[in-house]
Amino acid sequence: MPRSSSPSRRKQPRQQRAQATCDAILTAAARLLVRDGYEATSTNRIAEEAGVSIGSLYQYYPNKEGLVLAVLEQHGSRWLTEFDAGLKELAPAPLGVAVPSIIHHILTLKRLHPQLDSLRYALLPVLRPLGHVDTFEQQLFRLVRVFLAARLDEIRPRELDMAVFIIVHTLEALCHAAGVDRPDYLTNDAFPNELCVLVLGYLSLSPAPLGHPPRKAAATRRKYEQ
Amino acid sequence: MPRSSSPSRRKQPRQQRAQATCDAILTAAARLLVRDGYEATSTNRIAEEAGVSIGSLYQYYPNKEGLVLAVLEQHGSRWLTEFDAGLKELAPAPLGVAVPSIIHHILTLKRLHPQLDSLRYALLPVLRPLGHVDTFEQQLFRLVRVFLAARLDEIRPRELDMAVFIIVHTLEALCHAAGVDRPDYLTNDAFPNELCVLVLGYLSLSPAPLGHPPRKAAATRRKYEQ
Amino acid sequence: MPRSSSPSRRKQPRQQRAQATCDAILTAAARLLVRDGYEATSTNRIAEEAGVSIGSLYQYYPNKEGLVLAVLEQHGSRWLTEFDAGLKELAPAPLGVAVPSIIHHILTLKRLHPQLDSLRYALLPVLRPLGHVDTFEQQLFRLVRVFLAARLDEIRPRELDMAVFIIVHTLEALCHAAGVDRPDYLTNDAFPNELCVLVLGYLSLSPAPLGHPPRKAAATRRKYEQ
Amino acid sequence: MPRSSSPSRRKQPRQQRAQATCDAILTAAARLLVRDGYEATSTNRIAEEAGVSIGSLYQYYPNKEGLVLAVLEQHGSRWLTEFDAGLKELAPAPLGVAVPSIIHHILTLKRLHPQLDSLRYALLPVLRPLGHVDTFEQQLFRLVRVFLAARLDEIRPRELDMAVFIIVHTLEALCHAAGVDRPDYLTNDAFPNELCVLVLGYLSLSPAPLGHPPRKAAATRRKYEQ
DNA sequence: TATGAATGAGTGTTCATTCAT
DNA sequence: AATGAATGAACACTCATTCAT
Repeated sequence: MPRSSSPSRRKQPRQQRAQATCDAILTAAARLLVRDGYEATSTNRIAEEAGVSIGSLYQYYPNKEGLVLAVLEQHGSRWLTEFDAGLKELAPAPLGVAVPSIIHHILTLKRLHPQLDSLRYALLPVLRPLGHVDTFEQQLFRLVRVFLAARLDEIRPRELDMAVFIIVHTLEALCHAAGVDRPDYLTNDAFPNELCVLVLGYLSLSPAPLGHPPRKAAATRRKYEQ
Repeated sequence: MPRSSSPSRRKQPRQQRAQATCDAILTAAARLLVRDGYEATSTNRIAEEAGVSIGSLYQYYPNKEGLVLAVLEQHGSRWLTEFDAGLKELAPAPLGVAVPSIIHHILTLKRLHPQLDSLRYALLPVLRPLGHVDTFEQQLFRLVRVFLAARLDEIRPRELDMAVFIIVHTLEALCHAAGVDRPDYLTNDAFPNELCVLVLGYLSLSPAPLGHPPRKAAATRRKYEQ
Repeated sequence: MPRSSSPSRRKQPRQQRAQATCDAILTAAARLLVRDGYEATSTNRIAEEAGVSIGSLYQYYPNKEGLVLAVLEQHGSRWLTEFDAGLKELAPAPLGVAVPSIIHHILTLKRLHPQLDSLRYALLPVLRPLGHVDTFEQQLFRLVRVFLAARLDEIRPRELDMAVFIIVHTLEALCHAAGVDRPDYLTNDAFPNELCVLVLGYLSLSPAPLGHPPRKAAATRRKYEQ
Repeated sequence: MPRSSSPSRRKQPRQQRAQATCDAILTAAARLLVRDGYEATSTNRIAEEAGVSIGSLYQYYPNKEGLVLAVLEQHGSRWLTEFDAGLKELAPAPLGVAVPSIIHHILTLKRLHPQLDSLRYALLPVLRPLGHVDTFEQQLFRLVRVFLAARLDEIRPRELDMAVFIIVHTLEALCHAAGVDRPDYLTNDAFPNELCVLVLGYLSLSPAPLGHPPRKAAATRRKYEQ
């Protein structure tokens, strides 16, 4: 069971055919990982599912871990791109507008790829100790930190790092748990509203913005857009 | 790799010697699981570490998964016992007193067995799909639900199940993440205070009790004991 | 012959059945190594040939290299035992008696296990760099050194280590080469006689053709240019 | 792992560029073989090191073995050329002059390319059984035979082939062993002198160390038991 | 009750080689 | 002439589990 300490790529495909092979492997790996989990997914099975030989798989990915990291990285970076885009749109919005919007956005993203998303959430911590630098979490922290830093006068917490830690982990865990245990929470109105109360209640200065607990994100938005 | 769908026990030890064997296996399994993780821990290695033969191990536990579940159940039920005891003491306390106390209690428990605790948090979800009914989470939910149900007049959320879901997952995730990524958070004052703000801000009736963000749990307690 | 604390063993067999398994594996390995060579011999094939499962093989030998070393060690230590016995018998004999006898003995041993012997000669140097201490060669050197040291007044060389080096490597190489390329040399009279001339000519005191052993090639040249 | 039985060349390069490719492959192969050994050196790695594609490698060499043979042949034929030149210079010299000179020459060659030299010595026997005719050894035997045949009146052995066999294998083995285990022997004076004693003692006419060269070990024994 | 020898399907991975471009 | 994507048989090795003793 040899294992090199190299990253998730071994060789860059130079021909178009090779790129197609790479993609097929990545897609097959994602499908099997979601279906069977990390340990039950074998590289031989992935190659078979992708319709390529096992040798081709190892031509582009250094080992199983590297391949799985590539899957997670691809998904993670796409997620971050979309999340960042959402944040950028909300750059000028006040906290009470931005937070509900962000939560709505996160839940939408969750509904788009619930399984890959959960896979990343569950797998990255397991793969991390094996030498990987968790770029995804670092980037997410940075984005949220920038968001909060721009609203220092609107928020209560003074220790930004801790606030970021709390908000990110809370939202990630709740979205993940909802996706796994309560899919209905992802498609009703109450859950996002509760998340807004949770996050805004934590961030807001007093008097808290909870005077009239909003029933819907829409309501909240209206309220702060006046 | 046959796998029976049976629970975590195969046979009840009837002699004292047998009980000692069972315990030795459980202890060894816990140690190795914490040190090496689930997949890297083999049943043969556990038997060796416990000083018993592999045959004895399979006399008391139906398979690897069952053995690991037994480890997690033992730890989980001990945790629940202590947590429940804490809750019972706080039965008459108002929310603003009880929550800081509970959070303090949870963090204390976390500091006592950080590794086994994290193991349970990370492993139960992985083992669950394999046929296990997550008794731990069910019991925890029930305890917290009872706690909240006794304070319906003090809290805002009307959907108790969702509130339990949010609070339990939030606190579990944050304590776990702190233990793994920020051990310093487990031993400073700021972190529990922030958790109190988070939970109380979420649960409290408006106008929120956050007018003067408390610097310490002590401060919070005083405030609510008026 | 003392056993080296072996990197070639994983577990000691405790039951008789296990010892039989170990022996079967060793025997099968020797047979296949002789027939196919190191690289062409696979552990799976060895297990099959031994009539045991591959798992049993790895229960007693840590890896392919360890297994092969066990084969070579077994053969090497048997060889050394017999060689040592021969030396001991000749302890009181003068050089001119002992050397022919030893050479005769060595060639007899070679004829008994020509293939295993050649295998050891060819394989140990390849396996050595992988961390193995070449006990066989060390022991052989020591035995021969003791033999020569007891005859200091009968031999010319003053640097014993170099003399041992030369004699051991010469005889090993010639016996090996004869076994491989000229099996007829192992069974005629001329070859052992020539070996005697070679060794005695090298060891003996004058009257040698080199009455005044030259310190330099230049000296030699002068002598013969007269 | 198909393997053709063809020799070490597949196709003659016709363009200058092709010749450069061939040379680059040969050079890279030699470097990697010396560094990593035969089995650890892969053809893909050789092509990469040579800066050519794997396809080009197989355009000029039929398989891995053929390529390695080409490396060894190149080195072997260069060695033979230099050795032959040395022999020619010594054509008129008497044995006592020629032998020390030759030994000096051999050790000098050894010091020039110790690794490639050892590689050839260790590898040719392994590759030979796979169908290769060992031209190197045949040529070396012929050269030494011619050398001895010109000095029949100066030497004792009557069976020239056996004498050649003994001398060639002895010197090869001792030089190789010195290069591997005792590099200091290659650069001091004592070692070559001892080699001279060994070889001249073996070849020289009487007064031999064995006044009456024994026809049998038994004869020898009788002589010394008087 | 306890032992530990035995199993073998299955894993991740390599590498000599081919062939379409 | 040169490329490099693709192949897949084969390898060393693991480990959950069984069962004769």
